[in-house]
Amino acid sequence: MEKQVISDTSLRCFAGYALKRAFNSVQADVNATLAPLGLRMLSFSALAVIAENPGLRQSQLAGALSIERPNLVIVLDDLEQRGLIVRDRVPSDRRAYALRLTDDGGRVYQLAASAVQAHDARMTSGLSKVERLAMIDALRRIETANTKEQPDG
Amino acid sequence: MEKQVISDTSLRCFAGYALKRAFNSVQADVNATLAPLGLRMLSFSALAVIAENPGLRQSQLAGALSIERPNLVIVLDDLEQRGLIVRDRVPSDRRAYALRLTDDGGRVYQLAASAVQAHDARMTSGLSKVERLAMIDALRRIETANTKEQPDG
DNA sequence: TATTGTTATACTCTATAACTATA
DNA sequence: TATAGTTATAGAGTATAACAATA
Repeated sequence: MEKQVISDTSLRCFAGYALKRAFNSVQADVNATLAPLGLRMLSFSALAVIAENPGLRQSQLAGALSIERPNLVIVLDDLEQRGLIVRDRVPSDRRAYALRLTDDGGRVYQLAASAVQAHDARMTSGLSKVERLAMIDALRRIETANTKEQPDG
Repeated sequence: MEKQVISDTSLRCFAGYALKRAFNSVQADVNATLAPLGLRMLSFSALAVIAENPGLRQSQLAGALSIERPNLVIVLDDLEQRGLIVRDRVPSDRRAYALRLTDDGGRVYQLAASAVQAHDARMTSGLSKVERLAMIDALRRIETANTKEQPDG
């Protein structure tokens, strides 16, 4: 019956801890939102960048998403097998693929983008517009500060 | 030579995407900070909550950290084997363990807390105090809004 | 030599089901 | 029956090394 309250004051003052908890809670929910379309957060992000930059290469996409090239391969394999994207050979460089959405891929992306936008609005419904934008800006600055911390290893 | 710039404007407006990128960049760096002490972000968090709530049980710790009980076991096994924590039997309930830090555990935790605090300050060095606190508060509200979204499944 | 995409592999985090020993 | 801790297992994300084809 001892319903002792557990405190975590010392952790709560760390931005990194707040970041982890918020991300964990959001990640599962975004994936649940995208599941009906057969997408995950990562595959949706890939579709978005391809939609915005048709003809880009896999290594460029990996760079834009800040993931390693090998991790992108299975994501693109899946999207390609389902007919959502196409890997076109690049005539000028036969090692590379130019990525673009198919018509189906474009439609699925539009549906997914709407779903994600609605989810994002719901997720940040406790914040004002200003607070929401300030948070996104702060997150970007944290990301930048962190990645440029190790300039040359 | 085509150093084409890849845009991700459509993704950048999603708070969830900013969250993911910031967390990914931070997670690796926190773990690198804690590596010399043989800790990860999760084991450090466990130490912090045990330090703050000596005698708490594993299920209470799991609840405080928002992780499932099974995932905590190996973390505590490791901390116990290294002599940083103790699992005391609870006389009133012989199923449960009361967790506490050893003297060594207390020392390692203090070192780790200093390192994490320094890292956190560096990570948020691009933010003013007000911005930093506002961001942490916003993250907590997002976490809360998201977890209470599914009240009973 | 360097780069593109690929394969293989490993590690971490998270989640669920089922077990044991207690209650 | 219900709970505390455990075991086993699975899925997803991320990372590195090494390879073939091409530059």
